[in-house]
Amino acid sequence: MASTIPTDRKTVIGELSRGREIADQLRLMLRQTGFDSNSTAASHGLLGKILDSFTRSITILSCAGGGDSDEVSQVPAKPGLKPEDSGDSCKTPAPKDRRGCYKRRKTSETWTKETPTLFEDGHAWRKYGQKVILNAKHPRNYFRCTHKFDQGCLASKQVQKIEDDPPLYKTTYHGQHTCKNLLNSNSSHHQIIIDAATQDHSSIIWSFGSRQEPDYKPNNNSLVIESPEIKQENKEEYQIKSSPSDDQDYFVSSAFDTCSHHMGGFSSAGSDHGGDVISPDVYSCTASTHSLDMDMMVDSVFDDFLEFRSLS
DNA sequence: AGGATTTGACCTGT
DNA sequence: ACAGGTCAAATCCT
Repeated sequence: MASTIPTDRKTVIGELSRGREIADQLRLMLRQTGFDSNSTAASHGLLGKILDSFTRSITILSCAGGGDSDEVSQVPAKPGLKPEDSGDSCKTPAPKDRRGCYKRRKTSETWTKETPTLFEDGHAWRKYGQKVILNAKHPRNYFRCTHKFDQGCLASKQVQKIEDDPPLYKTTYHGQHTCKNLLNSNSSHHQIIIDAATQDHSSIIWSFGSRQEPDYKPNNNSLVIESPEIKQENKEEYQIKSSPSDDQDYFVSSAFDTCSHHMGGFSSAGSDHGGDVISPDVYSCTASTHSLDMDMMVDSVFDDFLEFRSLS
C-alpha cells in the first residue's frame, strides 16, 4: 500500500470530491421534497454519514502524503518516543511506552440502540476490552470490526447491559463499516420486506434478523425477500458478540441504492432454545415515486465508492 | 497453530 | 485526578 501512484491518489480524491458534491446535492434535494418527517430525518442522517465518509476519506488521502496512511485512529507521532523506526510507532517494539499509540475517537458519529436481547448484526466483531463503568451494574464491552486491520474498517461498538430484570442492553455504535465482509455468506434468513403499498408513497421496509421471529408476519402488501443466513456464533453464556444494525444500513444502502432506515424499530421476539433471541430489526425507508432522480444520484455516489475501492 | 478473548496497564479528554 | 477508551501480553479455544 505504501505505493499508490500520486496520479491514482489524485483520481481517487477527485472521485471522492465528486461523490461528496453529489451527496450534498442530494441532501438539498431531499430538503425540498415531501417525504414524511421520519424518512426525511433518517435520510438526512444517512446523507450526513455519506458526506462524513467522503470527507474523512479525502482527508486521509490528502494528509497521508506517502501512502501507507493507515488510519486516523492509529496515529504515531509520539511526543516522548524515540524517533528511531520512524513510522510505525506502536505497532511493533516499544512494548511499554504506548504514548501516542492511539487517538481516542472524538468526533466520529455515534448512535445507540437499546434492546432487550443480543443478536447478530451481520458483521464480525472482535472484543478488545471490557471496562467497569462508574455507577453501572455491568461492565461495558468494547468491540471493533474484525476487519479493522485487513480492510481498515473503523467501525466499533460498545455493549453494556443496563437493566437486569427485563434485560436491556445498550449498544453504542461508532463509525460506519467500510469492510465488505458481512457474515451473510452462508445461509441465514434475513428478511427484506418491501412494503408495497401505503397511503401516500409506496414504502419499503426491510427487516433483518439472524433468526426469524416465529410469529412475525409481514402484512399483506409486503414483498418478502430472504437473504442468506448470517453466521451465527452461538455462545450461550457470553453473547455480547454482535448486535443488529447499522451495518445493515450499509448493506441495504449499497445493495439497493436508495433509502435510509430509521432506528428504533427494533422489536423483541420470543425465545428459542432458552437463549437470547435475535429479533428482527426493522428498517424502513420511504421511497417516493418521484425519487427517481435521487436514485440516480445515490447510484452515482455509490459508483464513486466502488471506484474508490477498486483504486485503493 | 492461529485466531479470539481476557485483563491489567496505559493513554487521553474533561 | 479521574473516568473511560484502547493496547497488548497472556490465556483460552477450536
